[in-house]
Amino acid sequence: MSAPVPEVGRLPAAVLRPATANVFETTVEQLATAIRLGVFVDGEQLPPERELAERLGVARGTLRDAIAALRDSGLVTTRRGRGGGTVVTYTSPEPGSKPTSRRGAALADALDFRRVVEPGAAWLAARQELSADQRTWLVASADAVREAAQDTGAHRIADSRFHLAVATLSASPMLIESVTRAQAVLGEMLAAIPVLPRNIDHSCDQHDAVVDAVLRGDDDAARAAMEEHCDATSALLRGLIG
Amino acid sequence: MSAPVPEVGRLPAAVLRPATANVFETTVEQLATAIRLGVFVDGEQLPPERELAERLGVARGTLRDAIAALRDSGLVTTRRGRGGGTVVTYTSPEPGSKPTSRRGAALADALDFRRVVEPGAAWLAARQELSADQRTWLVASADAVREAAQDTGAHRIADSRFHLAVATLSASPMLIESVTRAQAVLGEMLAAIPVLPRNIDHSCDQHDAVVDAVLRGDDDAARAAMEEHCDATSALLRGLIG
DNA sequence: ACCAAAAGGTGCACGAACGAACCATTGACG
DNA sequence: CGTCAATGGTTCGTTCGTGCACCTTTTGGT
Repeated sequence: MSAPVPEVGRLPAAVLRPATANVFETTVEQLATAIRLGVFVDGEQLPPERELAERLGVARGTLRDAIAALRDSGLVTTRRGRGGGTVVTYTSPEPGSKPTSRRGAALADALDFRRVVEPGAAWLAARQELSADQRTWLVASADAVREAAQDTGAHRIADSRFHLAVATLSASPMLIESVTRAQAVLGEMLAAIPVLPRNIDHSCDQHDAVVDAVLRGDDDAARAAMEEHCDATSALLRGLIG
Repeated sequence: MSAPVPEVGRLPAAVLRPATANVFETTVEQLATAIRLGVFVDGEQLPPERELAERLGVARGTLRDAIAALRDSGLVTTRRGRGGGTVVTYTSPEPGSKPTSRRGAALADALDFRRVVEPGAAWLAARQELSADQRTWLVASADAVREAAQDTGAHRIADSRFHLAVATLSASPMLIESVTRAQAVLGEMLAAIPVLPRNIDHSCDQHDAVVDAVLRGDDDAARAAMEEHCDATSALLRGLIG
């Protein structure tokens, strides 16, 4: 291999990734993301501590610390005793009301990443044999976004739930994780900057196009529809990143 | 939201992911992956411990433990003193000589995931303003694969280096990580099952098509070429997963 | 009203991971 | 040959994370 000198350090620099969070921080982030994306909605109860700790693969003490942090952030409340547990109290903030700590480069990267993994998930979802229940769920998820059009916060939650639903139907754990990550950053961006209301009607049509293609099993159409949808959001947000 | 009952547990089950590795294990895996994929090739020296620990975001003690594990696996040797360090001794194993511990479902998922993220990375790479050095590097990476055609082990390394090069040129950390993960699993699969030699000539042409499209800045062509390439490998491997 | 079960709350011992300091080896250079 | 710097090797005290056992609170059911 007669590669020029600059190549020597390229792959290591690109591939080696620093760990940036410990177990506690990772647990907080995973739960906070799940709550902010509507995996658990306002008023909904998280699984019991023992179950949740096992599911997340962490010690119960660590999970308790994480839940305490969520409590401090106002995302949940807890009550002890039978019938008690951890209940979500989070509602999506008004756009523009929460600054994000992420840098512009990371935001742009997440938009690029999203542009790849969300259409990919839609493409794969369209190739799955979907049950009647799954089909019903997908349609209901899209309907829920439309129904929440008048309430900015609820709309945000319903929107991310819709995207997660598409990803879930891909039945690919790796893609679900990727879409979740992309949605988490998107949620941060949208909370940090105002959303133009006129985009909402158009995005419901784009959702419907995705749903239609997935239900028809047309993978290329599903991907194209989701690409169009991501591009529309992306164009809106890139102008604001700088 | 009038969703049916099954929907209540769908998102949490899909989105909540258990932690499966501790810091030591993660470090071992990251280094082993980098070595197995050719980020550091046989005879090449890893960065000094102190630097590597900082780059990976772990304590030096943990890194030393990880390097000891790599030593035990025969991937590296170490020498103390000035001019010393950790040197890679890994060469790609003969196909079919190393069983994989991953399950069929995880393998299939990785193939699906790869089918999404590698074309996506090629698409994004084609949209980048590439320097002359980067272009030279990309071409050299593809050439290296062709030159290694007679040596199965070296070919495997050159092939994964080519794919990582494409991902690196996407300039998207999130996509680079995703492609790395996909390549890691692919490498395991290929090490576990024999490769039919007749596929090699064809894949170099597919590489060239990717390179050509990326250099021309044709994002759709880059993506299509990489899709075709991934599909060819995938078809070969899926028949063997079961 | 009482009991049992669900669920959060607490404490403890141990191992993992951390950061810092120091030691030993090795080789380049004057 | 001696010195110094690079690099791996070792030790130590602290914090984090773990698994386990036990306690307290609360409520549903009898």
